[in-house]
Amino acid sequence: MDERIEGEVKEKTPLNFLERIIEDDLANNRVPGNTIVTRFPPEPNGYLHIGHIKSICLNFGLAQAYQGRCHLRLDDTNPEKEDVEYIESIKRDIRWLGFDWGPYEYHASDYYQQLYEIAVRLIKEGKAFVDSLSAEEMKEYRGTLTEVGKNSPYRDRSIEENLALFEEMRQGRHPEGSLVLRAKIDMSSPNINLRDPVLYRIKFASHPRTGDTWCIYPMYDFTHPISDAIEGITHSICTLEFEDHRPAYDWATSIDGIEHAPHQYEFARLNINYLVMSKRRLLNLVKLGIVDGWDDPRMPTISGIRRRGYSPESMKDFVSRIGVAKVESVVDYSLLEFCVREDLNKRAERLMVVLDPIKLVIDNYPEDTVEYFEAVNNPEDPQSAVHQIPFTRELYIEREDFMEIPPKGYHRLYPGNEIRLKYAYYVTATSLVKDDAGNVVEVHCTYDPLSRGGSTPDNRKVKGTSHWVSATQGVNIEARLYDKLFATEYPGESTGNYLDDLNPESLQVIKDAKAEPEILRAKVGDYLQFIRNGYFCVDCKDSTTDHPVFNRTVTLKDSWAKLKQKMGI
RNA sequence: UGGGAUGUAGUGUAAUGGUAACACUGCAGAUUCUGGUUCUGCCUUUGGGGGUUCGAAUCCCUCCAUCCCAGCCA
Repeated sequence: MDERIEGEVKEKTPLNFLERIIEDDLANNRVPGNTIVTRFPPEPNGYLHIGHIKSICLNFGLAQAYQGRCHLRLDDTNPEKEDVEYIESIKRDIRWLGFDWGPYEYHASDYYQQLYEIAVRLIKEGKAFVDSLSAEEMKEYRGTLTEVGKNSPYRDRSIEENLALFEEMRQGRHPEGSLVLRAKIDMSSPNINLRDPVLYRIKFASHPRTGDTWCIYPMYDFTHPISDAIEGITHSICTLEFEDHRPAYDWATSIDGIEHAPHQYEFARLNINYLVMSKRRLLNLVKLGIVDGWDDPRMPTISGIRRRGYSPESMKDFVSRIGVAKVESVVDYSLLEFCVREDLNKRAERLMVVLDPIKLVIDNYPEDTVEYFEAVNNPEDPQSAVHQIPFTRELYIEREDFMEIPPKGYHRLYPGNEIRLKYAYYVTATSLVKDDAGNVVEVHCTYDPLSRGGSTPDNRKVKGTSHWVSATQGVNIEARLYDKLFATEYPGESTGNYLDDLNPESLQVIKDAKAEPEILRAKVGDYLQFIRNGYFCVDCKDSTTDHPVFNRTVTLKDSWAKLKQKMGI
């Protein structure tokens, strides 16, 4: 990588600690073939969520940045929890983010035979033994955080006996839980992961890929490092909770016969305020039917946010902004919103839609006329196309855009006030119609024919502009509006419940949460809709594209809401 | 109370012995055919205490705080 050394084009973007390690390894010729090899190793026991995006971007991104490669490895060593549905969803989600593992798709289960042979070798070398202790007994023998453990009484079985028993385990001649294969390391180690860790356990579950070929399955601490070694991984990047496992990792990669010894590095996983981000809880939401499925737009899963209409670019931008470090941190939800908003602002096509309609009648506008106005699809995009919007005597405007008695500072429509109907005309409210309960049901106004197109010859200004939809030409749509992603609670509406478990009580909390979608019916003019304080998005599950014209709600910088509070509306 | 890690504005992340900075948030103001967008400005930071040094966020000592580990899960 000489270019990098010579290149004084030195980007100002600072390196994160992993990039520093890699550059240092490269500079000191510690990387075989000078090729960086990383891997993204999800267990196919659920759908990928936002937190995984960080890991994906890190592993694939690092490989990309240093012209190396990144393997996709499905860490499928626990058939009881894993499923092909998850495997497929994982691949789809990674591709959606724009990453490609090329031919490097692996499964930990590909290595079952090799792993088995290594285990047999360990037994022959006296470095592993078959233990007959029950799970409970093993726990007792393991000791505690502060007390050392003691050797299993079966630790000194002869090599022949171990070999025979392990073979019998493999043949399925022993019930689950009766025997395990353990490494002989050190029961007095202060690191519990080194107290003779279990290497193999018996499970008669059918594996998604290997079916019933095996009834003994290798454990993570044995499988992962060896899989990394087999694949020639140079930098094995995982989350902080595996720090304590690094000695076990190094133990496994130093087994005789394993030539390549990769290194494990840990970084802090992504946490976002208020977001539910554990697979267990997400699975619970799905199982209990609280959401439609893993791709429900309220889910913080990759498939969920895709259905919401978030773009992969915005997610990658988000990840690049949060950085990488070893400090356990909690990122503000507002940063996620910022990234999505910024991205959608550039790409989302605007359409006018009235969510909470109130009728506006233009008394001096001809009854049967339909006039068309041209609107830009996306004002932020110079190349944006336009579309035509029908304008008629009777319209709908947003209920919040009219007030009979306006507070100070309100500059939308109120009796006597003139505002602009976006793209169309200036109108002045003249009178209103109320129902028996005193609610305003209709607002009457007059328009200024000279203001056609949204401006007047005398150049007079209006302070307010409102979106609208033709009451007679508009289209009715039904959409589900979503606010934030599924969360335990939101700022300012603390429930004090962090959803430790999805018990009936916390279910109530979920239902109270803002994330619950509301069904709405809106009058829409000629496919349109509009965005006031950000983006309004509807579920785009049935849409033909990932980025439907308007897709759900990212919520927004709601300064109008704050102003309303100040004005006391 | 064993071991492993981590402490920089409200939140993240830089600065790797040489003027503490960037983004988000928040607060002001300007612009605006939507109170959005855009633009401008402002606020607030090295966990505490010692030490080394001309000079410490950075090195040393110590204290404190937080997180992880006792699955036949990953």
